[in-house]
Amino acid sequence: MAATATILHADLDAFYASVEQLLNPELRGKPIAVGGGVVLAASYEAKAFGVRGGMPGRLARELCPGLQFVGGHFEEYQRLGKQAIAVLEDFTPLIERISIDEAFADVGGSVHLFGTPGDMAATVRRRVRDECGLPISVGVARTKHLAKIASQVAKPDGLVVVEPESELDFLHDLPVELMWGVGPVTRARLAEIGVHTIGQLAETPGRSLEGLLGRAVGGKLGALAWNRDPRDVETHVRARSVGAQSALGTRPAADHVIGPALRHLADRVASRMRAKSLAGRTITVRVRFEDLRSVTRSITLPAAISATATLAEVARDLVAGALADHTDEKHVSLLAISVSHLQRDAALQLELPFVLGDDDRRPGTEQGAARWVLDRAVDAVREKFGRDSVGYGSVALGDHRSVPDGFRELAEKEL
DNA sequence: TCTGGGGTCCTAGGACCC
DNA sequence: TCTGGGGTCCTAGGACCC
Repeated sequence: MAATATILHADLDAFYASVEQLLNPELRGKPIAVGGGVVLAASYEAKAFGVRGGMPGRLARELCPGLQFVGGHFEEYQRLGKQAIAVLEDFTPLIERISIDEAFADVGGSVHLFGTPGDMAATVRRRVRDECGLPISVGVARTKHLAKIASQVAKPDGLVVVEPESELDFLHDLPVELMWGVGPVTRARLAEIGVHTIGQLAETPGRSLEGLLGRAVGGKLGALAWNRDPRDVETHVRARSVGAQSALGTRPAADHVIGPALRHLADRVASRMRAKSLAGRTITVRVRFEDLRSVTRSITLPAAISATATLAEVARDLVAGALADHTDEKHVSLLAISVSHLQRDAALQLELPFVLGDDDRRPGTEQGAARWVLDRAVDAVREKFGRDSVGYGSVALGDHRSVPDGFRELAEKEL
């Protein structure tokens, strides 16, 4: 473990909202929110009124009467996010990008070239401001976790360097919810035993933490609070699952609703898997009922699949099973499909001679081959003419969606 | 505050194997 | 036949992150 603070965490401030203010000067200095039905991002002016990401639009308007909603320039988010990360890449190849607007960088090997990590962080901030027109906060510390806390403390538009010898002082009075992994539930549990700050957490015996929060969370929090947090910057992390979900408002739990919605979701998931040459063995569906309680059902198949029709069939069976267990529920409010146990390339199976013909969903069977050909044809047409040129339109989901398609596409893009 | 869409990781019980 | 221990996989649920 490095003895000096060489990990940077760089985090663009109120990213989508900042981009909108960059593109349209009239929005600068004003409370704005990207989104509509739901707030995807809020400017700092809006945050001052309590507006937060994920909040229903109606509530946001109540909190902030002057709030202006703006549509999203999703291609610009993609472009500017990439450009900002590219600035970091000028200092080190050791970059771990964790979302469209934040990344870790380990600059330990670049000190002889560019000066101290603090110097580099200051340069990154200035260059992102000059070259992208965007505010970015940077935290610098000995570990990823500390660097991330430092960047949160630095916000908005700031820089915080935590030298190893001042780590304990830095953490002592910070609220526990700044720690990675402490959400509303854990925060409330800690509050019950009188723990509100990281300093108080550090004074709590590890055994009581594990008793309260479970082994993993308790152990992790203890390790961080006592400053043993070794994780390295990982430059490539591969996906473990591919999924899609859709909120439906309140619809009857009937075939004419479930069928088309699942086919649409299966299409989204399967086509993305094929685009990445992936197939998966475990299919999971989630059904959320009217009262927002949700259940999941999953099955692990003997072989990985990536055909749209096959995924839709498996999902339909799973949802039917879930509904059969909850016959009292007459309405659904959300459906989701996710595929995990991913492996590389179902196409490989097609090219082999097939002797495993006992399951008609397998690629080797006549039906499996037909599906493979159809899927590839649809993929190819979309490649040329766009996603909506063929296939299951979003019509299947009705008019209840509060998130623009552009955001979904952004969310599913490779970073 | 009752709410989107994309994910990750952990837990716990049961099945099954050696 | 009334009984150990460890490991792995599967399933369902939950907390959390951006």
